[in-house]
Amino acid sequence: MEMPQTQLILESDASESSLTALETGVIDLFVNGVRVLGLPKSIGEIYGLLYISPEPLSFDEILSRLQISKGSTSQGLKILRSLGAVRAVYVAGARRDYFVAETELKKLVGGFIREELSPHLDSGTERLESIQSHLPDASEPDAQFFKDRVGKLGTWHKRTELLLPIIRKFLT
Amino acid sequence: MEMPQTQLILESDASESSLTALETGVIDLFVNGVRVLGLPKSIGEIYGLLYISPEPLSFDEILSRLQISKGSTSQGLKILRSLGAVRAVYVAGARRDYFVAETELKKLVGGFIREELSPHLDSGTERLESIQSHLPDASEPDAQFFKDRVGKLGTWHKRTELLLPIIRKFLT
DNA sequence: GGGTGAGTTCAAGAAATATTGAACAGAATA
DNA sequence: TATTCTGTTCAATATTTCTTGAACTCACCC
Repeated sequence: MEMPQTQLILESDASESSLTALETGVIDLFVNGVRVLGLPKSIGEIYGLLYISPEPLSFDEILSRLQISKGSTSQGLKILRSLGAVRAVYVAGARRDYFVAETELKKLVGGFIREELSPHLDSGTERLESIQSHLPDASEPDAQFFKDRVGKLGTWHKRTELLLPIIRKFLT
Repeated sequence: MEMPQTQLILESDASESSLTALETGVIDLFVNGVRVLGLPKSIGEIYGLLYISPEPLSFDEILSRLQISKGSTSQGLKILRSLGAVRAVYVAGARRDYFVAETELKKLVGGFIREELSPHLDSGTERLESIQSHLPDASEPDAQFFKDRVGKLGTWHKRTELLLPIIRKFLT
């Protein structure tokens, strides 16, 4: 709802974490981006940092540069991986995992549709069926109105299902 | 002196509000729908009720059938009107306002894009400009990498701007 | 086995959002 | 003008969602 123009301000005692202005700007952009998508801020921070990082980053580097907790880092990376937005890469002789951002828009959009939108559409299908079973008998007053409106819901639903592949294709 | 017959009006519990199964189902669908869009539940409830109502409903009818507060009702209707999803209709000789749902998908999508998405895209434009101003000098190591990634952000942004009209058109 | 490094889990606390209701404002009646 | 009817505003409260950090698991090394 609302749009709090959050400007990511660098902590003043940030002597420690020190993100560059470029990094801060990119992270800020993604933090605001994921907001629109309904994802938590930490997801945007992590993705933003990886996006603008020339090298793969380890779990600890992410955590300490962003100054977020282990829990958020772990949870955030998990979700980003499930979205296909972040990938673990092999680094020779390293024990830890290293992560890089996936930057193919098609893949990002595909992951978001698969993980976040499609499940909702599916639950919508069930709800719609339930609604249809509650349509009043044709003899009831307004029966036609109800039938029309419920029918329109079905049309919207189908249209939305058709729209998703189009979006994916367009963003290729 | 006669005491007025004080009828204890038992207000509250479902005996009073009683939504039909059909209404409940439709409201449920919209409540879950607006969730995906990042709008509050009450918005979904109000729109759902109006959507499946054969007659325009007054402020008080909405409030009492949904059992939500005056504040939520007022605020919800305000937002729905700003989105173009609800319209006040004239009812002869009535003092109150009466409301109906707008059911043209194109209009709904257009309103959402205009009110919720475009402002974010605009703020993205500003943020992008700020980022570009922080690109390191070409002599810096990784300068090309940064330039590429920031360039890609610009491409994504433009593509998204192009996508919105396509979505609107498709959902006509 | 015992110790250490790396990451996950999840209950509790913090932060962000939504809802409520009482005070208010304006318009239509009386 | 006073009164009632309608709806709005907004500070306080409730609810939801995110983040934290301590306890835990698992794998590796000594």
